[in-house]
Amino acid sequence: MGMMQNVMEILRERGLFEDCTRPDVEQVLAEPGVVYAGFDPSSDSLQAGNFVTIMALAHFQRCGHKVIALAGGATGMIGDPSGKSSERTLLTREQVAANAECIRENLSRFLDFDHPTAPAVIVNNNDWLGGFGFLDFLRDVGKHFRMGAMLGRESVRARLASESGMSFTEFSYALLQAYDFLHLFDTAGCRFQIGGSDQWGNITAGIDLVRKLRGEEVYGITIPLVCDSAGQKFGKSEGNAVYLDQRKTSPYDFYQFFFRTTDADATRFLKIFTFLPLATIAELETALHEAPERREAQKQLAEDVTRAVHGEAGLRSALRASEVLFGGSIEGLGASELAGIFVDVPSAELPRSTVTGAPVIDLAAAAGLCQSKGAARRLVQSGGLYLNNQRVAGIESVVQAADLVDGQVAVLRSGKKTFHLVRVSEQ
RNA sequence: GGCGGGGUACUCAAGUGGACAACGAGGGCAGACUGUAAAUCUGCUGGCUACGCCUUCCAAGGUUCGAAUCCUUGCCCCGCCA
Repeated sequence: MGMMQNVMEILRERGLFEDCTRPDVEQVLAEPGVVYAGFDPSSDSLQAGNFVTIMALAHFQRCGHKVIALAGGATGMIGDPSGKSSERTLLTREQVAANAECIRENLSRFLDFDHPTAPAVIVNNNDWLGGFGFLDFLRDVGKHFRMGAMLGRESVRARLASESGMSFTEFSYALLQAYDFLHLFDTAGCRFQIGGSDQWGNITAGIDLVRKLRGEEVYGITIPLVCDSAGQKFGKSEGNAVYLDQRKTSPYDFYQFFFRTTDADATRFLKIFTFLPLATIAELETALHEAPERREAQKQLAEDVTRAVHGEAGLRSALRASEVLFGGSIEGLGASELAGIFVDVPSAELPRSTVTGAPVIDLAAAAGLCQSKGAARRLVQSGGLYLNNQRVAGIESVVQAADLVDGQVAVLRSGKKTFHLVRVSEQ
């Protein structure tokens, strides 16, 4: 146990460390401790970006620390203004409750609850904040916050200077998260909070509160906000967020997202999103330099992350779908092979009468590949629509019976990597 | 509560009576080049029964041959003052 590598060292060498509130965290973390990270229920599924924090928690756990994942069922009622340039609209109570439940369910799949010495715990801050009366909160918690400090906080200053300003509701947010830290310190002995770099202000608010009320020193560690090499916030694919819930992002789409990582980001992402030893990552980096077209690093990245998030079965279906679609000629495929990847790839089932003899443009729109017939028309005109891997020649093209593989399936493609399957139903 | 400014497409942002489905930029999509990479160049970026028609500029009314543009009311936002 004593020989175990310090978690801080691991975070640093893997690019998961941004900053910490006190330089002595490392010594303190030489002994097993309790650490927590919060997850915002603003959506009904965690997103790829949240996986960075989950990985950090996992590293703590591997180093023998107890981890607590917090679903923000109460804080989600208010909305964290950190990093947001404008006021957000409130979610309804029902939405927050439902989202928090989804987040809780997501988290339960990524953490180790069977760890011999440090099993993970999931909590929901609605359990202790939900019934906190307003007057009590103002007296017991609010009294310990000074206006000067609150107004000086970066996220507050930025918002006050902006067009949209800031409501009292969002301004108060930090107090809630600060109280979370206090509560977890009291009830679980939690002395460490980790979060994205935008959480600095919320974390320090909690540290100050614990120091004031308990006279104890607790710590904060921030993780860099992961961006791609183009400086864009990580986690968007074709304009949509990449979710960790397979009902929102299929294992195939999830795998493809990581598979398409640009060369410049590949090794950095391997360090962040996988547990591969640094030596192995260095080898992959070399391979990437010598034969970039083989995409070994991206392949390894996509495989590992997909396995971690969707399990072995999810990875297998993602690989199978990828092989079928990108593996070579679709001409040689049978309907059964295509049918096998139906659930993974965006697809639609349409009656035969609306397929055979219909303009290909209509099919592309009906299948959901294109937003409208007009969009499909423009796609054909720019030469980007394919039916069974054959470029659609003109907007007049019509779907022939012979275009259906085994009379049942058609493969639509936009550009070189966006596929939609169409299955014909009788009647 | 008073005074002033403002709400335009995914975002920012022009337009202040007809030439506006609405300049420009970013983003996005596609083509060429490639390696399901990057960079670069080019085209597209409201809908349709499509050389025409329809629905859009916070909402609802109104003025006008004609409105994103003018008037009225309402809703929301920002700033200053109280």
